[in-house]
Amino acid sequence: MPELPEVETVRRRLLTCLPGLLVRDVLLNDATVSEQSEPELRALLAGRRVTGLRRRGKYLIVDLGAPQRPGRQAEEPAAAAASAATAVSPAASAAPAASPALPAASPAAPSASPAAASAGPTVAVIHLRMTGQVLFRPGPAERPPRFVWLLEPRTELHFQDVRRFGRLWAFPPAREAEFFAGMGPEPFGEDFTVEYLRRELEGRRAPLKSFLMDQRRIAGVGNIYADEALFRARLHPLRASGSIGPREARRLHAALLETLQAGIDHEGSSIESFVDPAGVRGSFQEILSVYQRTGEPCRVCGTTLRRTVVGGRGTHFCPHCQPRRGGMSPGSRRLQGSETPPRPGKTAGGGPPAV
DNA sequence: AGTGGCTCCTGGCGGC
DNA sequence: TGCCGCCAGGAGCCAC
Repeated sequence: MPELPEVETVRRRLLTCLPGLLVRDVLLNDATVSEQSEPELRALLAGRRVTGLRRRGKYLIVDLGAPQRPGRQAEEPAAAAASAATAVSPAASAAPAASPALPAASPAAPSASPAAASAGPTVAVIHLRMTGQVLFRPGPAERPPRFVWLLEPRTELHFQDVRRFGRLWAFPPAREAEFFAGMGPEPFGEDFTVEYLRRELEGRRAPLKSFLMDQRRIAGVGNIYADEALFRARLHPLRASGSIGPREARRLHAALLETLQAGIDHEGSSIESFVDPAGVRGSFQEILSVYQRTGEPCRVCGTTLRRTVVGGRGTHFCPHCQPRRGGMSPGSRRLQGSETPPRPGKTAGGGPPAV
């Protein structure tokens, strides 16, 4: 599951190959990948050079320059599309019709008009969600990519995404602030201080785990790194956010940064399907302390790790290292003492049961 | 306002 | 062996 470290890994890998390349054309094989149509995306992306790669939370941002030789755009991409549709994926044209219940895509999805946007630079924003993979110069694939960027010099960027939750947007830079409005600070940014964390925690009844995963509070933290950070901070995931004291907040702040940095250093966690744009797996999953280790012994104290559900998400913790003192969130009362026992063989339930 | 629960989507797994 | 149904999860949306 791509979270901040995985998206950062993708960004760093793409930095070595994507900037300077020209996007010749954009092909949508799956209309549901974007709320914008293929022609609309083409108008915003094709004929432009990649000028930069950034990340905001779990979003990957590709900066594109103003269109080059605008006069030629109309004919060239169409020809490229025709050749690529067969070369890339025979099933490309069999894209499903747009779902009637097209999921709304973004916090504040700006609908860019192609005509208005085609003159200046643009940004493309990609969210990998659960299983999205950005692959540079990919080999043959089992399934057609959900979208393809044809690049010059001749190569391709593919977006593979088994569960089809990933999304693509394109708009002028002026709309970026609106798009990301409401998203919390970057963990490695200046705004994410211990003071900020304390202020945000204060008075909240939601469980700590839910707080950490709320993108409005902190950008980029998902299920894996929330569980790992809470273990590192020795805080129970069901503690009420508002019950966290100053020292605990400092510990949580440090643990978050350390955990995310460790994820980046290990080039992400490849638990389900994460690979970087070169198809390389990360290694953070090899040093996980609690995530998906239900029933295994804690690496610190040997206690059998447990699993519960917080905010509908599988949550893994050590009952000894992460004690419950300090006040629980209201909804957690009924869960006390009822964490699910280890479930052998279950995908996300963790490993084999402890004897 | 804040919070929990449902929804999307698919592969993998358990159970019959 | 083969089929059915459940489960995982990021984030938008809705109800309470």
